[in-house]
Amino acid sequence: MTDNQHEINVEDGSPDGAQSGTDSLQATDFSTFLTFRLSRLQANLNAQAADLLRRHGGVPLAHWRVLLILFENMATTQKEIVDVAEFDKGQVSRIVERLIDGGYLVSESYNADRRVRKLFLTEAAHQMINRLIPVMRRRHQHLRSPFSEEDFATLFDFLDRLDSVSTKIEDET
Amino acid sequence: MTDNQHEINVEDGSPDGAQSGTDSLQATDFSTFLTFRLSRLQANLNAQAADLLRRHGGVPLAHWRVLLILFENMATTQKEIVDVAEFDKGQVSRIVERLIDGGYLVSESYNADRRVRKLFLTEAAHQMINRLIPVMRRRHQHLRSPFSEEDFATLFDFLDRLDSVSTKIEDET
DNA sequence: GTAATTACCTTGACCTGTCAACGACTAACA
DNA sequence: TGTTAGTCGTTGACAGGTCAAGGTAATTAC
Repeated sequence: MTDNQHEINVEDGSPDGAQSGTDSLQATDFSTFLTFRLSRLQANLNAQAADLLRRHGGVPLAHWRVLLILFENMATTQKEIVDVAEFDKGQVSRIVERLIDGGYLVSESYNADRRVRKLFLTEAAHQMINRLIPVMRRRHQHLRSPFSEEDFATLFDFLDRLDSVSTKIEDET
Repeated sequence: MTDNQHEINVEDGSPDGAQSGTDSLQATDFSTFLTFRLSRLQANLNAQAADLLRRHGGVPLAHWRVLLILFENMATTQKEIVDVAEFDKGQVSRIVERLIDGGYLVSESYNADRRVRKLFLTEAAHQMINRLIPVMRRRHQHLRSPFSEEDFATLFDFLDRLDSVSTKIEDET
């Protein structure tokens, strides 16, 4: 290619904006970049979920995830939420604050360790969650509809493998 | 701080007696939630890439992606970047601005359509990209190391399937 | 010609995610 | 006690992503 791209004065000449066909890396269709694909997919899935939650009178996606964790009894304190979901503790702190303001959570000081606040869902939260669970379950079924049982298991196996190589790289050069 | 409000004083020992997990989503190991897994994976991969770029004197990840698209001649204008990568046009506008400020891009008005700015990488950008490409290529090989050729193809097939169900859901109800 | 519409890009507002510093508290130990 | 270290949570600062309105240029319709 060597076409040094410092030319000024673009003349056009290529009719209809036809991409000046360079031979650069045709091999690199953008869709072949794994991390790009994952990034785009995740953005779309986030938008899909946030849209569903909004249309059904729910809360923002990150709040929903925190509520679900509490609902499933996977955590009862902020630290446990951070541990189980690997969320940022600062983010969790602010989300919990807003959920309390919104009437979805109450916190109680914990006698055994006064640094800790035990978190409890309110009745309003239970109602909202029970209302949304069928919606989200339908979505989940929609997401897995293109997969057979076996494929779906394979997908999670692949995710496990990707997790194993997604940590910081010690590259030292 | 005036923070104490409802002091209820939990006695330790699971106080709840509530949370009757009726309707729960199931045996909920969090790791079985597809969208959660993807979200976490993507966050880790982002951090991994951003860390590599930082350590090797590069630019932020989103900037890197824009530069790569231009480097690969997959786009020559902002609109083409938006189309090919499905980035937000506002985000691209600001990234391009900063890349120009940083000396990595120059833009030229386009004679045939003065709304359009053709974008060109500077020599500094070429140097930076050529320096980082081996690093990023090693990373990519690292990421695919847990996969055979066939597995990797299957993974992309799965990603295609997920793309097909990741659009907005028309759910009425 | 002028007006309406469309296209490319910019800008502002807002939300989320990430990082680091900090305060409050507990624990360990002299 | 007093010191030190570790843990839970809060806060500030800031980059990144998303959404919508606006500005200017080009296109189409009178």
